[in-house]
Amino acid sequence: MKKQAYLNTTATCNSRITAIRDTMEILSGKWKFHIIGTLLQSDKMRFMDLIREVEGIGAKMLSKELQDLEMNHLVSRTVLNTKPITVEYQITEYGRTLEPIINEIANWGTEYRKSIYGSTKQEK
Amino acid sequence: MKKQAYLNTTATCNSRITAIRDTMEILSGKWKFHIIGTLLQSDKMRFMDLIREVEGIGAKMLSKELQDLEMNHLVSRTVLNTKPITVEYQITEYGRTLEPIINEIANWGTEYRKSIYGSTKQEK
DNA sequence: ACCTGCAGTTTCCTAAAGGAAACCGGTTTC
DNA sequence: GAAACCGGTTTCCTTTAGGAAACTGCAGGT
Repeated sequence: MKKQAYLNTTATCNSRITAIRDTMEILSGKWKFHIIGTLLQSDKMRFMDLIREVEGIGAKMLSKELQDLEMNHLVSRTVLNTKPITVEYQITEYGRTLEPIINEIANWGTEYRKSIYGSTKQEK
Repeated sequence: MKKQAYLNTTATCNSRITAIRDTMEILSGKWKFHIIGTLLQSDKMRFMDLIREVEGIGAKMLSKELQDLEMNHLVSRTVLNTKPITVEYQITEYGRTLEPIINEIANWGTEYRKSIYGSTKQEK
């Protein structure tokens, strides 16, 4: 008789899994957290500012990631009609709701470092 | 004169960014959150159980992801010397410290769904 | 004997992510 | 007038992630 074990099939479990997948899809890729983290503390930055602040990112990636974030209403893009044209990126109110997640992640990472380099350092 | 703008160069900023990167490297990939989420609610599962519960994952991926998680001390692997050999995977105490992150992510995802399908549904 | 389950590993392949460099049209500064 | 800044896009290429299927070796059931 074939086994079919089901544990993750309650409605609550399933919607939880879906919720996690949704969030991670929106925040996927190498740069999203980094970009959002930067915008969270700066409020209003231009494209070239971001290139400089988000260390290592290239124009293509930044452009693409910002478009993704804009589509999901996490970041707003405003074109100012100044002389050589400037564009301002800013985290939206909705984007700010990501702050708790980012804080938890940053905290955990900090503790992780401590547990590796601090203490007895017996584990890899 | 070349621009060099530095904003993210304070010690606090930098360690925050590093912390985020650390965490996300450990939890990278399509399956880690899903596996951890499942183990968080089940405590002690065998390989084939996980294959069944983590919908869609293949043996190769599961095996690889579990190794990663074990290396980072988030999951423990215990071989029982039973007849055809059974292996138990279990989240470690340390792995449990990820619970707040996962909860935040799950909550955010849930709210996100609501904001799309609920309300006026005027935005894509 | 044969099938099934356990816990994986190995091989082969495709798709997606990401990076480097060139290019665009325009403007201001040296 | 040469170089730099602005905000990107386009092209080309490499690397990585991920999946499907086959295989391993052993034990218990029928």
